[in-house]
Amino acid sequence: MCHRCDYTEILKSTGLDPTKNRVRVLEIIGENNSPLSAEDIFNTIARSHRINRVTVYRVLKLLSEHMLIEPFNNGRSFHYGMAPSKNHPPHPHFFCKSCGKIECLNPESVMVDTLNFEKVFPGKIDKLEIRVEGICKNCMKLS
Amino acid sequence: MCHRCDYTEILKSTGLDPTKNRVRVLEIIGENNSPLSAEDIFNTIARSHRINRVTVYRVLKLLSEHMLIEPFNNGRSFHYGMAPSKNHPPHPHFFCKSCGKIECLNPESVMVDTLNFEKVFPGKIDKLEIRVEGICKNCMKLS
DNA sequence: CATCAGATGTAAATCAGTTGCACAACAAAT
DNA sequence: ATTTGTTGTGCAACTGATTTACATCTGATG
Repeated sequence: MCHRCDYTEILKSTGLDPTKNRVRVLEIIGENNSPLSAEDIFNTIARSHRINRVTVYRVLKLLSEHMLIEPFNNGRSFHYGMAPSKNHPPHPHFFCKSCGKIECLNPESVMVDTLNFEKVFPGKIDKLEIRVEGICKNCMKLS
Repeated sequence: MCHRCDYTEILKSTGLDPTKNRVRVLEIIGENNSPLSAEDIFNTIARSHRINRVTVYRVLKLLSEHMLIEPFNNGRSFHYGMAPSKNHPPHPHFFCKSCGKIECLNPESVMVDTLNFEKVFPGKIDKLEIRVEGICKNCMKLS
């Protein structure tokens, strides 16, 4: 969630045309406090504007490729959150295996020490992700 | 990879009938050094025995439910490895975003400090997973 | 041997996401 | 203002992984 971000500006400075659909998708992701699915985003936009599902998928792909957003897969579908940046520090996520929801956790909640792992690993490391899995508060109540 | 495991015995002690298909699936997963997809497992079994894909999916579901194996999703498909146990300590995984392969990393390669997070979190925590993403050694060479 | 629950096979369905192609929008060139 | 070209969008059909519904087989037990 971020009220400091100018989404049109972010797109421009990344070299992307700030089309309405792109701005809308990025804004919805940026202003939400947990990662959203393509379906979530489609539904949100479709409430006020005409848009096609495929367009949403295409915009999500484009934004991911330019590392403006970050995909998470809960085993059912992808959810997208803002990629780490000045206004958005990296943080762990909680995955509810019951409802599939993904929640952002505090950056400090889980600390990681990568030791000299990066130096030793023979491939290229892009990202270290910490995922906590379980049953969310809400699903606990329901069961 | 584990030569100390008696897969028939593991199934029995979990209360599951050690059918040929179940033993085969569990054995293939247990003897492999990285998580495998349903397709991988199907192909391996099908080389020597007649089996249906659906059976593989059903066995994987059953074994997962009984926590003998652990599913990982690389964004394309599920891969299954042995669940943590005496012979199989929990460990991080590397996900290659190019070929989709998942590799097991040393348990010590990445250390995690969960602080008092578990105490504070309002839901139920089953598992803390560390995933390293990037491009594997092999895909690095190819590109 | 008969019976019955549980395991397996088969075909069809589902679900998220992708592709191919036609059309629209917008900007630069004529 | 019209033409052209590039890029974005819509629509329909497709794909791949997984699940479902339902029929059939199998193995243990009486």
